[in-house]
Amino acid sequence: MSERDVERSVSQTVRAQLALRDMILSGRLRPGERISELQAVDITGVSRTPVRLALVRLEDEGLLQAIPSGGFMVKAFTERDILDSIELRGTLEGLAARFAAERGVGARSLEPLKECLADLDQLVRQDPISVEAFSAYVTMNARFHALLNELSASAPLIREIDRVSALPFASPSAFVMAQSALPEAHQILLIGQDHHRVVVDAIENREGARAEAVMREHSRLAARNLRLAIRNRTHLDLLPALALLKSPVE
Amino acid sequence: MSERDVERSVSQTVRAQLALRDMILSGRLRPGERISELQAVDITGVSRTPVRLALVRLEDEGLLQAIPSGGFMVKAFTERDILDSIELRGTLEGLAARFAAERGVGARSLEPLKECLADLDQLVRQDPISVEAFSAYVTMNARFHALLNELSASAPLIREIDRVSALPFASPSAFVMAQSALPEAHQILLIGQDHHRVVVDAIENREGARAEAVMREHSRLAARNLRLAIRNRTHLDLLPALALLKSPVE
DNA sequence: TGAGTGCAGTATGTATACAGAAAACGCGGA
DNA sequence: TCCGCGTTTTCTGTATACATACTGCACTCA
Repeated sequence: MSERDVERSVSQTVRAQLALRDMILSGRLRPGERISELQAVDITGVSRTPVRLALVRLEDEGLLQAIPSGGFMVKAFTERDILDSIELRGTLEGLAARFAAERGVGARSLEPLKECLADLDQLVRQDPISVEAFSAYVTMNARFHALLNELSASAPLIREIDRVSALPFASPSAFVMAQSALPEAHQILLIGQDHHRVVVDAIENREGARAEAVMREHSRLAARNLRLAIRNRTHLDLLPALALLKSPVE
Repeated sequence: MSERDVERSVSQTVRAQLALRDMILSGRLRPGERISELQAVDITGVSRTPVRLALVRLEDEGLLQAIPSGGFMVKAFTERDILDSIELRGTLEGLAARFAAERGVGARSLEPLKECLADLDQLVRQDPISVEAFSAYVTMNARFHALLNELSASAPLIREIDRVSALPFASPSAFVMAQSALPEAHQILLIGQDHHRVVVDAIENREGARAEAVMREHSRLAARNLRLAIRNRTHLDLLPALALLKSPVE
């Protein structure tokens, strides 16, 4: 589908949602700033009805906050909020891994996960790793996590994981690109990939506690990446999510 | 505020949301049933704009499901979904308790929780427990859980806990009333109250792992209640949430 | 007889007009 | 100069009209 087709086929609501999200994540709308419907109409070019729907959607996506007297403002996050959200995701993914392990998954449903694991191995093996490989890693990593979550076979859980991961700084791949600029980059990637390997092994052997613990620790890698990237102040431009911080680090 | 004042002051959107939620939870709208906007307009008496907003809100509350081609249907849950949601809540509350324990809370902020604990003790001490006491327990229990979650001092976490607990069958007090009809009622209440005591103790002593484990187990009490109530088929009318089950037990 | 097509009815998506409430602004007085 | 109050403007909440997409049914043709 060409871009023009997309523009034609996608609903005005979705279009407004995308445009507004982009404005927020790029920092053109500052945290704490009130965003009026009329202003949103100007930005997006669609009428108030779909704009309003988009605002509601962005609210429960977590990017906006409702003002008691009506209207919305851009939500402001602290560094602690971000770290907590990562821990939260890790906890949920840990639960998913434990469910998968305890309930047992057939060899067939484990197959796609193992293929994904092998693909990731291919990418990680390079030294040094190209930027393209990093980019491919991000895609494949997201796929791995999605497959893993599905193995829990728990719709309510998957729903919550998706919700938490929708926050731009809490997704499994949020800081991989930023990490690419770090000297420890390759090392961190190798460790992360080992986590992947271990969790698959644990699920296969029905070791629920192990699977859970590893996925929790896995998420803490993202937390470490974030802290490293902020401290080193290297390539902060690779961390668009930081535009949401109450007091910007830059 | 009198009921008429509420009707006057509350927005049409909220009114529609309440009316529709009531229809769903009472089973007058069946799981899987499509619910058109026009139908919702008839039910609620407000116009399409607020009705549509209410439908969107109910969707991310988890009671409705979006149909790909447009519109919404009442979501259907399996017994497994319900049990998973309870485990999910337990996991999140466990994380909250661990945060509280690890980060440390001052004696002053622990005070309201301890008062709440004492109040619950008063209620539980009765034997046999009156229906009024059960009802009071539900209220006080909800307060205890809310206070506990706040001790985590983590806005993202509290947000998710509130969201999960909004599901009518996943809240901490969902099955307490049903439990009141069980012969094991008093016993179960005493055990639950002991969990409460232990988690406060663990937080006070900064025992994060213990606090987390206890809150997880605490949620499993709700799961046991649910299973008992369903098996015994006693007072299923006290379990309005069962109207959401794909294949009703009754 | 079965499958496909066209039409009617109905649903949702969108734009816009209007009313009421909140906020911003300026003016006057202490 | 600062505070309070009234006015004006702007914003949100709501209703409704219109356009478009979808669904279901009947009819036709192979």
